Amino acid sequence: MKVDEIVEYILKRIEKEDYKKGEKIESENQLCQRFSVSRMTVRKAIENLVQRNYLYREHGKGTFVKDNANKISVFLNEIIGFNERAKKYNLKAETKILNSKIIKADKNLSERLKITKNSMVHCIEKLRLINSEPVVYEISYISKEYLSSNEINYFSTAKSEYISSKNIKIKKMEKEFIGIIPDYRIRKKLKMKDLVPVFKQEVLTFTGTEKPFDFTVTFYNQDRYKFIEIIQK
Amino acid sequence: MKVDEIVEYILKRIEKEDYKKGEKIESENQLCQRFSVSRMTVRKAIENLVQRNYLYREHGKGTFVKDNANKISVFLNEIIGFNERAKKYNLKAETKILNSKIIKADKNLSERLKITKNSMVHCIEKLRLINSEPVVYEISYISKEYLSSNEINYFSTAKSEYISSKNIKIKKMEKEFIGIIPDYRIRKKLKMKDLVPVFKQEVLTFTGTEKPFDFTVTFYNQDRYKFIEIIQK
DNA sequence: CAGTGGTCTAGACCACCAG
DNA sequence: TGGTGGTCTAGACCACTGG
Repeated sequence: MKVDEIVEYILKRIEKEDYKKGEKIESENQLCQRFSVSRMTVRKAIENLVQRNYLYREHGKGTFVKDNANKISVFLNEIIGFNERAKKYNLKAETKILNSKIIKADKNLSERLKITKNSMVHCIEKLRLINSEPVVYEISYISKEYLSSNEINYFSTAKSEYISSKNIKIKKMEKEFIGIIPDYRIRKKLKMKDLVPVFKQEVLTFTGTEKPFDFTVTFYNQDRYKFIEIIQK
Repeated sequence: MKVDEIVEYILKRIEKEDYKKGEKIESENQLCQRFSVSRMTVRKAIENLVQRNYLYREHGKGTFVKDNANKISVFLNEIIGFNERAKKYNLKAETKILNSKIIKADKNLSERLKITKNSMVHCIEKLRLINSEPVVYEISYISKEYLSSNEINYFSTAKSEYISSKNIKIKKMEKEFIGIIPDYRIRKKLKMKDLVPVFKQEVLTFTGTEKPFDFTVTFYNQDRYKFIEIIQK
């Protein structure tokens, strides 16, 4: 296929550092001429490499080689130490509460939290930023029976602190991992332009009973960051 | 944008179960007529929804609604219990060694394993199948100093058993998660047709020393399976 | 065979960016 | 202003599927 030829050609030039990291590659029209193909064919090849994180485009400027070598590590299990670790890298970390409301559990949510349908659930939307760039978008659900309305602020801003202050013991966690191409809403929150995959995590936290304590869905923008979990045994 | 209109239209019809799960949607030409657009525009909309796992296409047949509701759970931390659990679901699980060879560590690998460049490393490629469908593709690297050539078979087929038989204690694991759109080679191993994201995991296992015991890269085909980790505290 | 999706063409007009 | 990428058109030919 012509598209694949062009993809391979660009990949080889990146590998040979013929196209250098961060630098501009040939324009679409130049590639059209080189391969004697139409622009749509070239664009499909570039689209492929954008999605695979080898290239990025800037309207009016050109297409550039992406540098994935220097992604900054974000440690998933150091929620408390997040700020300190950020300082080590000279980064500014902040968490923004986008929304905090009480909703009625729909079918899916009631099954997840093992509660009856339409029962009241806190829904907290957060954005975690590093150097003012949105990196993590998170939605937490916790049944109203576990959290009164005047505690919501404490819980939202310092979840792990809240848990230890209440002497709640986490017994089990169920994590589900998936790579997805996010829809427009999530792309907007994470300021993503292209149809590039993000890493999604769904976590159910159990404190002993059969009913989960909370359910959290997290989307990680992999553009400039990598997400690492350290397990000590 | 016209493409987005068509995307939204199809999504709404799926949501309303107007297009039912597993069933065929309108053909590309019908959609062209409905929206008075060219076929390339319709195809771009469908492409979007294929990548986001809402639709799949079959050449000569049509475009169908994907059912993601009944994905089968695969438990990541139950490597040993994998076969038993598979039985519970009436599934046949098997592991196939695709390749086992000794290579010289390149720059990246030597940095990962904290060994000198060009030192010898076992490289084991595995495919895990469920009901004869490839689901997990894995490449393990372990320095030759940790594993002699006559042990390689034992290690490859039953890693966790090998580790406990040798009385090796795992002290730490470093896991990196990422969602990617795989290249042709990996798509081929996992029998994937479309540019759909997979979930990728990189794991460094430490047995106490600074040097990692092994480095494993795993690709998970999310098409019909979901991948879950259970953490007991 | 007719209908489907898979690939590709040779244009067009637009918005954006730099000089 | 000229060059870049972003969107879209109205065709074309092909390979695959089912009846």
